[in-house]
Parts: sequence; C-alpha cells; structure tokens
Amino acid sequence: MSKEELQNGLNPQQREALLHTDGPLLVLAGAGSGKTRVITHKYALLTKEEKVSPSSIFTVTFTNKAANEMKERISSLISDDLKGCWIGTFHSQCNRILRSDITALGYRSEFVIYDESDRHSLIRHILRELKIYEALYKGVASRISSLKASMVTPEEFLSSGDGFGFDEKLAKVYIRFQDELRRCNALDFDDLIMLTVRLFQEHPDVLQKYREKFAYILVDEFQDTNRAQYQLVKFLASGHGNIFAVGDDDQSIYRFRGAEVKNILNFEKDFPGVKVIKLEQNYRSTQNILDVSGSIISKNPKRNVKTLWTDRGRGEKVFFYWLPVEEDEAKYVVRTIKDIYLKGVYNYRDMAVLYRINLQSRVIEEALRREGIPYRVVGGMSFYERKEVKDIIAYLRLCVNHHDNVSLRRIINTPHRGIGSATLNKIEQESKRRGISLFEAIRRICKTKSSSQTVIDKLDVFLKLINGISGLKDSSASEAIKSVVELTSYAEELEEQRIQNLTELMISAEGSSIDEFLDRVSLVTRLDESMPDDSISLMTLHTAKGLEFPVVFIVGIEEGLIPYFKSADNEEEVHEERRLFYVGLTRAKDILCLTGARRRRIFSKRQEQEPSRFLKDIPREHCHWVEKAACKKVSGNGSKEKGFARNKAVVYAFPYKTGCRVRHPKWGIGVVRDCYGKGDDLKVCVNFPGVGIKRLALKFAHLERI
DNA sequence: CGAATTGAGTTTTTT
DNA sequence: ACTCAATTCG
Repeated sequence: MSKEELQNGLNPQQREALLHTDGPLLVLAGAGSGKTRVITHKYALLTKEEKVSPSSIFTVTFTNKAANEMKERISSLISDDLKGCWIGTFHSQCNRILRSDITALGYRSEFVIYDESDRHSLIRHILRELKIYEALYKGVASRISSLKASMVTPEEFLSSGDGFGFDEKLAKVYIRFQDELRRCNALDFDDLIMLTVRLFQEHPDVLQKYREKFAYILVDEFQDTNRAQYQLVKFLASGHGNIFAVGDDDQSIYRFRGAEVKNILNFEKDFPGVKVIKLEQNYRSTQNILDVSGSIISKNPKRNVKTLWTDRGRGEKVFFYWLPVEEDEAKYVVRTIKDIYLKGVYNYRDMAVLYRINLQSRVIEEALRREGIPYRVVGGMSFYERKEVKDIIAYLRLCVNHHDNVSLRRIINTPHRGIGSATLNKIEQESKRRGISLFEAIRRICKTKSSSQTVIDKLDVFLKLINGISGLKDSSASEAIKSVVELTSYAEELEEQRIQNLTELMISAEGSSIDEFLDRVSLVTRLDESMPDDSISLMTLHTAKGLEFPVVFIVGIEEGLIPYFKSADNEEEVHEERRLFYVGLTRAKDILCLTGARRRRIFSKRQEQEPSRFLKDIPREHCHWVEKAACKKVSGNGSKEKGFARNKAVVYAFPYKTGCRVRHPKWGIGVVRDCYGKGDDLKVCVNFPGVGIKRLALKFAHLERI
C-alpha cells in the first residue's frame, strides 16, 4: 500500500498522527476512535515509506489478543512477512530480550517463567517457613507484585517503610522470594519487566545495543502501563525520541494492578516537544450512546477532555430499567434479548451482558438457560490453569530445569506415589542444610541411604521417573507430553474431560520444542478462543475492555456494585469505577440497556439497593427510563416464582407452546422455541436439529403439530 | 497418608 | 450461599 492509500479513509486527526514520523507523539484516542487503525497504518507507513525494517520497530501491547490482532492487520496492509518483527506483549518482548542478555545480571538464560499460581505456592511455602500466618499469601503476593511493578527493591521498601512490624516482615518475605526464584532459576511476570529495566539501568552497553536496534517505539493502551513498563519504554525511546504512544486516560481501569495513568501526564514532561493528538470521532456508537457515556465521564476531574462525536445519527435511546429484585432483572434482560433476537436483525453473538463482579453472572445464566438461549461466559479459568495441564507442565519444567522446586513440590506426589509431607519435610531440610535444590536433596538421600528403606524406594522410583523423562529433552514437546502421561500413568483414574484436556494440550504443543512450548504456555494465557457458535457473551466490565457489541446490557447499576462498595469511600477509586462504567457504556454500538434491581442478594444477605450515583449524571432526554414496581409482562410459563406470578397474563393464545414438536415439510421435525406476533403476522421460531433455528411465518409455513 | 468436616472470607485481572 | 483451604479424624 502506498502512502496515499494508507491515508485513505482516515480522518484529519488520524492522518496527522500517521504522518508525524519524527519525535514523540501521544495519541489520546477516545473509545472507538480507530486507534488500532492509526497504529497499524503507522507501522505500514514506517516500513513501506521510511524503509524501516520490522525488526527495528518495537511495538508493545498488553494482551496477546491485541498483539495478534495487530500483527494480522499489519500483514494485511503490507505484503512483506513480519518475520523477525517485534510486536508483542510487554512480557513477551522482555522475555525475548532477557533470553539473550540476562546473563549480564547473573541469571541463566534458560530460566522458566512462573505464573500466578506458582508464585502463590512459593510465597505460601516461604510464609510457612518464616512462621507467618499462611493465609495471608494472596495479599503478600500482590504487595510484592506491586513493589516489583514499581521497581522498588526490598531494601528501598524497608528504608521507606513506616517501621511497623508488618512491613519488615513483608520485606523479609520479598527478599526471600526473590532469592528462591533465583535458586529455582525462575522469573515471575514482574521479573520479566523489572529485570529488563534493571538490565538497561546497570548495563549501558546492552541498553545502547537495543536503542540502536529499535528506531521506533509504539505503545498501545498507554494508560495501562505501570511504572516499570514506562521506564522500559522510556529507556528505549529516550535516545531518538521516536515514541508513539496511544492511550485513553478515560479508560484506565487497572490502577489496582499497578497501572499509573499519570504516565500519560508525565509523558509530556519526559519527552519535551511531544505532539499530542486527540482522536474524537467515534466510529462505533450512536450519538445517544456517546452522549450518555460522555455525560458520565465528564464528571471526572483531572482528565484529558475528549468529546466524542459520530456521524452515525442519534440511534435508539438508551434504556434504563429498574426492577424489584435481581431475578426480575435477569428475566427482563433475557426477555429483551429474545425480543431483539426474534426481530431478526441481531444474532446472539452480537449481544453481551456486562456486570461488575463475576458473581452476578449466576442469575443471568440461570435465566438464559431457562429460555434455552446459548451463552458463554468469557473470562474465568484459562486452559493452562487447569490442574491436569499445570501438572504435566510441571513435569516438563522439572525435566528441563532440575532446580525448579516449585514444580517439584507440585508433582512429587501427583499422581499419588506415597510421598507425603513427612518425607517432603525431610527433603526440604536436607536441601536447606546443604544449600542444594530439592531434586539434588532427593538424589543425596537416596545415595547416602539416609532414610528408611521404604522411603528410599519411593524416592528412587521418583528419581528414575524424572531421569527417564529428562532423557526426552531433545524430543518434541508433544512427544514429551505423551511420554510424561504414559510414564507417570497420569491418565489413569482421570475423568474423560480431563483426559481430553491433555489431548488438547498435546495438540497445542505440536511442532514446538519443549523450550518453546514452555515459553508459550507461560506467556499465553488462553488458547485462541474460537467462537463459532451463535451465543450471548457474559463478562465483567473489565473483560469487556477493547471489545464492542451491537447490543450491550449492563446489569446491576446500583450503589454497592457500581461503584463497588469497597471503592465507595475512596475518591480515586470512585473515579476508577466511573471510568469502568464508561468503558462498559462505550462497548455498545447500537443498543444499550442498563438495568438495576431494588433488592438483591449479595453474599446471602438480602440488601436494599439504591440506583447508582452515576445514573444521576445521565440526561433523561437520551433515555427510556422505566421503573417497574412488579414484573408485568409474564411470558406464559416460567412464572411460578414467588411474588410476581399474579399476572398470569397470557396476552395471546399462541397455537404453539415453547417446547412442543412440529413437523415441517422441508426440514422435518423441530422443537418450537418461541411464538410471537398476532393475527396474520404470527411467527414461530423452531429449532430443527441438524438444520438450525428457523423463524417462520405461521401463515406460510405448513407446520404440523405432532 | 488421605478423606471429611469445619471455618473464614468474599472485586476487578494480564502476563 | 458458596467456595476454598486448613485442620482433624480414621
């Protein structure tokens, strides 16, 4: 594509951002303003016109999904292949750098990467040893994580500490944690960033090498960077200043995990002469949706004001429904979903239900199930977090790296081989006494026969097993997985579904070496989520960031949920809740429907709920505002719930009930899903197995009741 | 060593 | 209400 072609279809601001090639540039991109478009076109322009090699453009995103999407879109713009390009997540980019240069910091380059749960088990182990209440491990882990994300060393933390006992203990755990990681030859996610920054700090020659290598730095979702990530980018860019950062401070919703919006503000200080461009034309939503979301976000102070506009027209008003209890809310949402679906304009995949906390999905799911509407809950446990998958990966890690104590602890008795806590304690002691890894300690115990024969026998079996698998080091990852499963008899007495998962794991490993595979599973959280079926998406507001749907429901717009009660007394956090709400609102393209319930069960307590304070900021003229005292329209069946079954209002006598069977001359036998309309316009929705769901005008479809 | 029972706590999440 | 985890019992 030529320079001219790359500009086609861009608005003036986008074009300006595209054509600014030298020096720092900050693009404040409102929701739905086509930021990815600008980034990808920029990338294409740099490689095509400026003849910059893809290997000289350092491009970072936060998620793999974003990185892949970007790669795809770029490769459709330029015909060259992107081999050797540097487009990836912060973590994968840092991994790449560290794999080649971490030895400068005294680490070995074959480190393994610990995920959240590995980190948790290591911290629990340390707490146990230091005799600190173990149940605190989650809090401790997250404190340490945020210290590392802010590049604070244990020493610095200690000196800045308030001298209260707990901080001292925390620092101790922190030191110990880093120490253990090192002994295990492992890095956690925070280390990947932190150590890369440290590498640049302490080794100017290495920094110089990368500065020369990367002529341009592109940062996506800049508002989500934490301090370490920002330092990283700053290091790379401060030589030539060719940094191109894209973000939206209004969509900063990850403060709780260390994101610092102030990086956007600092940016103008750190890179003098920065050009700031705002993208305010929105290509996603109707004007009504933009007005409503704008009225919400404009109440936040300290923001880069952006006023989104669209040429799409006003569109539907935004719906707000206030219902008596959460079940009513769910029912209302589901009924509306069905109504919309049956009108035929939108499919289920075009709709999403968003909520503040995962717990809220339950009621919605139940209501959807009752109506037989297909749905999927987005988020939740990722494939690689499943126990059986993690177990097998632990075996692989241990084989590649005998120092990996965390993996060893995980699988030493999985599947059961009679090695319990007593034996493990003995091993731990031996390892501590000699300053060797657990694996070495086991070897020693076996060699010196310093335990009872039964224990030695069991340990010996384990040793032989690991040694046997270690022999597979050079075989392919999928071979190795197969062998691990066989040698450990892992699949025995495992449920069918879990065996399936292992098969899936093997398939996903095909074609990679063990090292590559381990890297990938650490840095890629979920398998590519395929979504071929037509189903409603359910997810939290956080998960919805970056996505868009023609029809969006946001449920539970109540005080206590949005803003969440734990945030309600902290001003900063209320601002973040407001942004979160804003993110949710701006996901909608055509139809936006907000709901809330007057009474709701939260943690088994029935609570009287107030409408969210944010609702006060929405101008009523953009909304259909409906408060329901009780559920009026009860759809024939399913109204046996207490309270509002009184209106047995079967409005029209439909000839077909949901669930009854019919025969169609062409499609055969099907099940009636729904029946609506009246008179000559009576429509019936039938699911024909193997054919799919059909909507038929009763008048023309020659249905036969069976 | 492993199963069963009791008890505490309860946001959001990517890598 | 429900989950997850620790402790206790067999």
